[in-house]
Amino acid sequence: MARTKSAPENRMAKRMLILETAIGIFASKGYHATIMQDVADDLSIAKGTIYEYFPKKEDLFLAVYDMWMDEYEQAMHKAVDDHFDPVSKADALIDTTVEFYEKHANYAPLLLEFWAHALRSSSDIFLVRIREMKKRLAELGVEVTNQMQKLHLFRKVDSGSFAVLELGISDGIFLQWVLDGQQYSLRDAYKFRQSVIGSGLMTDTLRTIVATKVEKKLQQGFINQSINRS
Amino acid sequence: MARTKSAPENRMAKRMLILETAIGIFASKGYHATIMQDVADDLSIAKGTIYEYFPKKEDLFLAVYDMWMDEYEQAMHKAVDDHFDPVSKADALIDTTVEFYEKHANYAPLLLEFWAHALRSSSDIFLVRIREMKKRLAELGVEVTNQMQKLHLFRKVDSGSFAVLELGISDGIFLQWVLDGQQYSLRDAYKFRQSVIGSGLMTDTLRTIVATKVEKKLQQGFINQSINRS
Amino acid sequence: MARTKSAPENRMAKRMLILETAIGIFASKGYHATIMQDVADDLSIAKGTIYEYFPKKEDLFLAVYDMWMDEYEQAMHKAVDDHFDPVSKADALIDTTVEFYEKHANYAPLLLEFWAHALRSSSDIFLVRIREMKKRLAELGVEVTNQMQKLHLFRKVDSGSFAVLELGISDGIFLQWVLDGQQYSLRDAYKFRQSVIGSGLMTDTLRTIVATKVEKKLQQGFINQSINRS
Amino acid sequence: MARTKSAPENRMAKRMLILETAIGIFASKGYHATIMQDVADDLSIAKGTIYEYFPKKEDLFLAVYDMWMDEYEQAMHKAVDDHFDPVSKADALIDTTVEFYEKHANYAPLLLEFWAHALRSSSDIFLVRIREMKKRLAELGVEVTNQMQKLHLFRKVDSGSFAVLELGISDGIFLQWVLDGQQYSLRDAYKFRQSVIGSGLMTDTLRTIVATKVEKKLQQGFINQSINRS
DNA sequence: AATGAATGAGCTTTCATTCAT
DNA sequence: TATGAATGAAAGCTCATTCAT
Repeated sequence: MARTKSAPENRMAKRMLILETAIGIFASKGYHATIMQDVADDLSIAKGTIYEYFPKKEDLFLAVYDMWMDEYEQAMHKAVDDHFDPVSKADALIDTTVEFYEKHANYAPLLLEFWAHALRSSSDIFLVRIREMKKRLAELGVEVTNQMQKLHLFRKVDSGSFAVLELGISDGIFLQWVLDGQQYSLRDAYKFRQSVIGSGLMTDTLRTIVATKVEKKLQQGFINQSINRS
Repeated sequence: MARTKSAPENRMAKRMLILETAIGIFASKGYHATIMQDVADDLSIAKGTIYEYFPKKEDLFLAVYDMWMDEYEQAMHKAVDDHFDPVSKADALIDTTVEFYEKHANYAPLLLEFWAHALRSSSDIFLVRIREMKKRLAELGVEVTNQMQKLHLFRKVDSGSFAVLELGISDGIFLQWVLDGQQYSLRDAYKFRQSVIGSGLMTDTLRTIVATKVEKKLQQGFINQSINRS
Repeated sequence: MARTKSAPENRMAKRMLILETAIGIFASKGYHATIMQDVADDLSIAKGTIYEYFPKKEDLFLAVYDMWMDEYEQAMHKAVDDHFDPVSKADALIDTTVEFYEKHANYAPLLLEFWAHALRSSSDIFLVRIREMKKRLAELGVEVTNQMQKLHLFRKVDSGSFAVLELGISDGIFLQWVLDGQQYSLRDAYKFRQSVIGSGLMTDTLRTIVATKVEKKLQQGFINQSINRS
Repeated sequence: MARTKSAPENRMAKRMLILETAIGIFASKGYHATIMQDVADDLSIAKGTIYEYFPKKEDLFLAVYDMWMDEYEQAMHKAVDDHFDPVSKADALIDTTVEFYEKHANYAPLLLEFWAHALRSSSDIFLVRIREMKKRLAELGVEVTNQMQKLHLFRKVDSGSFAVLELGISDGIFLQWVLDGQQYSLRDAYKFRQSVIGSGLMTDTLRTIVATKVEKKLQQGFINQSINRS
């Protein structure tokens, strides 16, 4: 059944080859310190050839981001789809994230650079891409959170706000871990955070006292409110 | 009483002048897009003069980071020093952070760039600086957390891990807010997170069931453990 | 009678097709700004195919020039052949030139570029081509001028010099017209020039005074003389 | 009185130095074949230094054109100012042009290239510059022509059209001369043209016959007419 | 004959940094 | 101390041309 790859297939294969090489160089050197010649040399192809597939250096960078994030997103969707109860789903999401980041630990700084680049680039295509992915991930979070609430495992909480918070927390822990030189277990950090967020830190006494106020805050969230202000 | 400033004072004043101009340009254009001539022009001085104060562009960037982070750190310390009970201290820390970031909202992308730059720079001076500051801030967090525990407001928790987690979360929320285009209230987001972390999301039923396990996780933290591994 | 075109005929047809497309692109973009891919795209053929017909970009450019100039030259010869008396011939030559340039007004800048290119090209093939064509056109001019003189319509004049002068004038007016943005009628300009050159601008009084001197100049021309110098 | 040159004077001097070197290289190699490194090397300065004076290659090219045309224009104005009677003025204009072109014979192809470049450049600054200069030169021509007519040395002629025609003719002859490889005397060519235009080529017989018609044409010119059409 | 992927020399432009004044 | 002219390494990108299929 195996046939010679058709031209378009070859083209995509070469495109992937370039991307896979580029991600390594971008990751280890950073966007500005990576020169196109480096990528070409690593691939043993001519500089011009890269430009046949990616007209601008920035396009290559964006494609690298896309490739990477697609992998992450698909893994996250798979995590949710592969489990039935929301608790398992939540665990699976964390596992997936940890595994993904640990597997690509050396690419980690890239994410920071994508973010920095997105905020600087003259075009907002990077930002749009980031936001769209975040939106999709947040929807996953909302779904799981809602299920948790339906099963009375979670208290009433604005699931939209919570999902966004969780994404931020996830990135924040990862960021911390990278800046700290990956000196502790990323998984442990995520698990610790799960415990903190799950059961809270207050003692039962204090918890009872602030119950009403907390309840309100949780249900309000922080996203809907702000719409009223701005 | 007023005298002509001595030479060293003048020097420091000019240094500050350069820094204050530089931070604005770095913030709006980014590190790579900022050219030394821009800074000189804005100050109406010659390019060479900047080099009298900062031998390398990177030094200027680092000094900008230091100036900014010093302001933040001092505000954080003041927040703790100005209050007696740990609850007020915790609130003050959050307020300070929110106020600081909101006041300098336009400088926000800079922080990302500092981080990205730190991970890329050939010298690790940026990373060292970041880690030292994080360490000092974590100590603040440990102090407040310990007080909370002593007063039986917080459950037993590894305060070192919690402080690091909190820093990560704080950065993560900020990062999210920046990437999302600052479209919601940063303060609301921080307050929401405070509620989530404080009282947790589990219902009492679930909370009781997982009590032991959670208790253990919280007390272990994630930092000491990892020492055993690596 | 109609048969499938033989291979060579097909080849020539395709060659022409390429030329006709190329002239439009060269005309609108200029030699350097025209890239071979543009030409191929416009023809919906592959880049490599063009090279089957024109080994170098310069060859394509030269062929475009040839095609264009051949058309002009043939029209000029036809103008002379189609009329009997020299006055009509002269009128027809002007008409032909005006019609040719007006018809191809959008190609006009090309001529300038051919000239510039000819003076720059490492090979002198362009210059040779231009000079040969000018020579043939000058011969036409000489023929008509001689006839005019024979019929005593023209004074004694060195017809070689006069023909060369006329060619220069013709190009000069055209050039002026192009640089001026084609804001006046090219035909009017040519007709005006015809009147000036034909009857001269001097009043009869002045004309009489300088008669001898002028007579001499006209008969000497400027071409034969210079041979003695260089 | 002689002092050390002030900074601005030095700057202008260096600018001129660059221009004088650049014109030679542009002239011998052409715009596209001239690379900035060539110019820098000839000056024994660094490439970057040229960019301190001329931000773009095109700016350098334009400045070369300006420098050259300024010299020509000033010489032309001087020619007119230095003589009283219009006949001498006209002679002086021709002499000046011939001398200018002969003196800079090796730069000659540059003019063609300026024109070609002007018609191609994305900015119209070149074209504007050319047209402005032509306008000023045409005004000179009008002035002299009018004086000729006032003294009854010239017949009635639309002096505006005639001046524009003369400019075109002048360029055309020069162009011819350049393309012909400067093989004859440019001065002789100009003088020959002066005779042709001055006294005309028609015999007295023919001249009398077409007198009315020619008279009308000369008085109409070709520039005013065209306004009515477009 | 036609294709189009691959090539790589080559060019403009930038800008951190230096240093003579 | 301050200046700003000079430097020159560096890098992104282009595109005519080649050639295996």
